[in-house]
Amino acid sequence: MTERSADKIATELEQLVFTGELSDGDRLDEIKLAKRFGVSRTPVREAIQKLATTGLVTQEPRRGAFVHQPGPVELMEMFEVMAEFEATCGRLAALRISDAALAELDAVNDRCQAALDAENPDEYYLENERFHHLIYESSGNGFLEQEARRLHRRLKPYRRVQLHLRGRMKQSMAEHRDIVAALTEGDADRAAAALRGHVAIQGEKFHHLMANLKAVAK
Amino acid sequence: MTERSADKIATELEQLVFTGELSDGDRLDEIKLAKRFGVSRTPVREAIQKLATTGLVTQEPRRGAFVHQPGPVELMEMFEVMAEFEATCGRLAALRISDAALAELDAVNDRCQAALDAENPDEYYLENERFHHLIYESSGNGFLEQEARRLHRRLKPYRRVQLHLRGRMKQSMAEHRDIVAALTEGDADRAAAALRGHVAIQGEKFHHLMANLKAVAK
DNA sequence: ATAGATATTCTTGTATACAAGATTGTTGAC
DNA sequence: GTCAACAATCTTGTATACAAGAATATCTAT
Repeated sequence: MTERSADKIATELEQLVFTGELSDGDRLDEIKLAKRFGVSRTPVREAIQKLATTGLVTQEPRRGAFVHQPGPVELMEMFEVMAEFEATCGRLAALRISDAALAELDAVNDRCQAALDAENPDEYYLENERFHHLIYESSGNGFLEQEARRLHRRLKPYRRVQLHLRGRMKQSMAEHRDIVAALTEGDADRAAAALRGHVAIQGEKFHHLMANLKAVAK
Repeated sequence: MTERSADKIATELEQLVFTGELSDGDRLDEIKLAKRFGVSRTPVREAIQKLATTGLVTQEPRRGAFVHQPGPVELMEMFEVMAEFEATCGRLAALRISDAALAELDAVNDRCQAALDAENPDEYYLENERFHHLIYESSGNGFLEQEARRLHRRLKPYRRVQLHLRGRMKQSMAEHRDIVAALTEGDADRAAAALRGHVAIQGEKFHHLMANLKAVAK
C-alpha cells in the first residue's frame, strides 16, 4: 500500500480534533505541526487543505486554518441531512436490494444483538456501522453511497457518544429490525420513514446531551 | 478581495474540462500546467487536489491526476441524488419559507417567463439557477443548502445543454409554477414530489440526449 | 525478431528558500 | 494614559531544489 504522508497526516490531524487536543477555533500552525510530525510544511499544508474541504477546518486567506467544531445548530442540520440520505438509501434499497444483502443485514443485526446482550457498546458501534454501510451499498447508487459514507464519517464522533445513553442501544436494535422488515417486504416508504426516524432520533439525543452538558458547565 | 492563485487555477482547470480541452482520462501534467499558467508547480498541485475532492479528477499515488468525466450511469446516479436534495429542500421549505422568499420566487418565475417568451435560454438558465438557490436557502438548513449548491454546481454543464431541447423550457416553467404553488400552500409532500420530478426529468432528458449522441456517432 | 533485464528519463512527492501580507510590539504625540 | 503610526517579526503563499518511484528506452540473449 502506497500512501502519501500528506494523507496520513490528514487522518492524524482528524484524530487530534476528535480527541480534543485541538479544539474549536484553534489555529493550525503549519510549522509547529510539521515539526510535530517530523515532516516539512508541504505535506502538512496539503493535509490541512484536505480537511478544509470536509469542513473540519476553515481557511482564511493569508491568516491560516482554524479548527471548526460545529455548534448545536449546525450539528442538528447535519443530522437532518444524514437522516434524509439514509431515508433515500432506504427507499431505493427497498426496490433494489438483493437477497444476499438482506441475509447479511440479518446476520449483522444478530451480532448487534449479541453486543447488546454483552453490553459492549464498542462492538455494537462497529456492527451498527456495517449495518448502515450495507444499506448505502444496497441503494444501488454508487454516488449516493459515497456521499452517505462521507457524512456518516463526519458525524462519527458525535454519533458515538450517545450510544452510551441508557436504553439507546436497545431502542436502536428494535429500529434496525423494523428497517430490515420494511426492506424485506419491499416497502419503500416504510423503509425510508424508519431510517429517517432512526437517524433523526440520534440528532435529537445528541441535542439533549449537549443541553445537559451546557447546564452542567454553568 | 484576496484570492490565492491556487483557487484561481482550480476554476481555470474546471473551465478547461468543461470546454473539452481536457477530456476524460487525460493526465494533468503539473509541469505543463504550471508553465501554461505561468506559476510554479505548488499552486497547480493544490488546485488539482482541490478538484480531486470534488470528483472532477481522480488521483493515483505516484502516477498523477486524471480527468474523470462521469459516464451515463454515474450521471444518472448524480441526478438521482440531486433530485433527492431538491425534494428535501422543498419539503423543509414548505414548512419554513418566508413570505418574502415566496414573493421573490414569484418574481424570479416572472423573469423566467419573460426569458421563455424571448426565447432566451441563457437568461432562462440564470433565473432558473436563482430559483433553485432560493429554495435551497428556504430550507432553513444551511448545511443542506451548501451540499445542494455543491452538487448543483457539479451538474451545471450537463443541465445546461438540455435547456435547448424543444419544449423543455416551457415544461420547466410549468413545473416551477407548480412548485411555488405547493410551497405557498405549505404542502410539504407535494413540494417534495414536484421538485423531485422536476430534477429527475432533467436526468432522463439528459439520458436521451446521450443516447442520441451515441447513435449519431456510430 | 522478440522477450526479458537493465539503465535512463520523467514525474510525482517532499524539503527548503524566498516573497509578501498580517500580527505584534514599540515609540511618540496629544 | 491612550491612541496612532511605524517597525520588527511571524506566518502564509509561492518558487525552486532534491529524493524516490514509475514509465520508457536500450541492450542482450535466445
